[in-house]
Amino acid sequence: MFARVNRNSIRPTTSGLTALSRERVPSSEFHYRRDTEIFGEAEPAEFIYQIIEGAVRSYKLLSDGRRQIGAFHLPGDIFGVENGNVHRFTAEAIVDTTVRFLKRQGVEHVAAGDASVVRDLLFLTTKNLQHAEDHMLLLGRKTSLEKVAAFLIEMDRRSTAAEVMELPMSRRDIADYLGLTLETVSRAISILHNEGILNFVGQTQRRIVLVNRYRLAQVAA
Amino acid sequence: MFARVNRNSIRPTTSGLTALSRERVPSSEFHYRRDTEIFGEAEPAEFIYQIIEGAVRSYKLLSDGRRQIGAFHLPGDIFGVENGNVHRFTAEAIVDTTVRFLKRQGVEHVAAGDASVVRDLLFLTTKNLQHAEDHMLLLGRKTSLEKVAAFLIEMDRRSTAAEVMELPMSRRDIADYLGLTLETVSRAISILHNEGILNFVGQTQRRIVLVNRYRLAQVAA
DNA sequence: CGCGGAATTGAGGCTCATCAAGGAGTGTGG
DNA sequence: CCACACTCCTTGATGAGCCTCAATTCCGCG
Repeated sequence: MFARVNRNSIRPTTSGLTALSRERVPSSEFHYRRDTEIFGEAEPAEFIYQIIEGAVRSYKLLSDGRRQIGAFHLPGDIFGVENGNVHRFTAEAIVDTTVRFLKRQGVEHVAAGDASVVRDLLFLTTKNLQHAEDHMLLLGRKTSLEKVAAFLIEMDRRSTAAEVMELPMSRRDIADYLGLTLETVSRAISILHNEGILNFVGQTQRRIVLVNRYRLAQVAA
Repeated sequence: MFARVNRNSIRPTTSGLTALSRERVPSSEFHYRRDTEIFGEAEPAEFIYQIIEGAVRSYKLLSDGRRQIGAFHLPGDIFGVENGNVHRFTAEAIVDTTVRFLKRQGVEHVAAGDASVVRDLLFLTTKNLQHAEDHMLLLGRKTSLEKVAAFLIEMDRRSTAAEVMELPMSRRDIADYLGLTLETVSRAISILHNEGILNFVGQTQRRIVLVNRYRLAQVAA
């Protein structure tokens, strides 16, 4: 979930933060080291965030530690938008990450102000909802191979570099996004590799080239 | 997803359709027989619906027929609210159902009008998003028994009758909501029954009394 | 009263999780 | 510059949980 507004935007708006930022004090930037928390679930939501550089995961935990990542946020993405006054996810930097953040007032206050702000919030929330709806179908009804294929397609669509796809997140993060274990994710990627659908670039397993997007889409079903 | 606004409402608004209905032509009622489609996925979204009586499922399908139900809608619930101009789910009456529906104009048109309409839409969308986020955690990370327990708790919370809970949907519907098969749902309910956590009322398997809500909540984890 | 869909229950199989070992890349200190 | 440690990923063996297939019972409904 959480929309990426400055690319592939359905709406002709340039940034999605236009009205939001007009409304507020000058935004500040901040840097988070990898694996540090940006905000925690149930914490008061004071800011709205936009990623300048890096990557963020937002997730929920069960009491015994099981984790479900609801979304990955990439450069340009806005996250931390809440309607109530508390965050519904924990957000962590996956790698060293720079974010711009804007102080938000209470929704009641915002709603009383510029109507375009509310429209921006509605737009963002709808994008997030749409992503969550698609992800429910994936989590509830797709096989492990379909899940991994769908994940790669999503990351490919969202990545700026046309050729090589650089995954900032670990296999464990991917697994917790797809409702799998890291071993199953690894096996699925190996299958796609052996099938000639993707290739690794260099020595790392995080730089991937999609050799055959058509067959990948077929696998994703 | 899809909020129930006239009960357990966080917001002091009475109905949630106040501003929306003020804005429009007088609403009409319509009746749907059980198992008939109210609207289909990707169809143009012309109306907003509120259930007077009955129950509705909204779902997505994969090409091979696998189904994921995203939400059940009960009396009072509003559904079919879209930001874009097409529905993202198929909606079907689970039992004979009466709905009130309001013609909606394009969002652009609405947004240009009363700001409170946009605020109502934002509120509804946020409720739906919140439900979807919780449901992702359930689908991705909970066991079958935890899923079924969580489902019963949700239905208990939403049901009007204090004592006996009447489930309008079949085991298959429940299964497709929880990402399971109907047999697994049936087995989980049997376990809860044998554990003395719930009881059946009368001859049917759809009328359930929760005998021990505390232990049920523990099972849901 | 009898038919047909719905639910339960059982047996067996498959997918994915768990447990475990080893390799490859990266960073640190000598 | 190399050895060592640590993390991350892969791969294999095994097993558990859920699915599939099937039979039976139960209920609602004509």
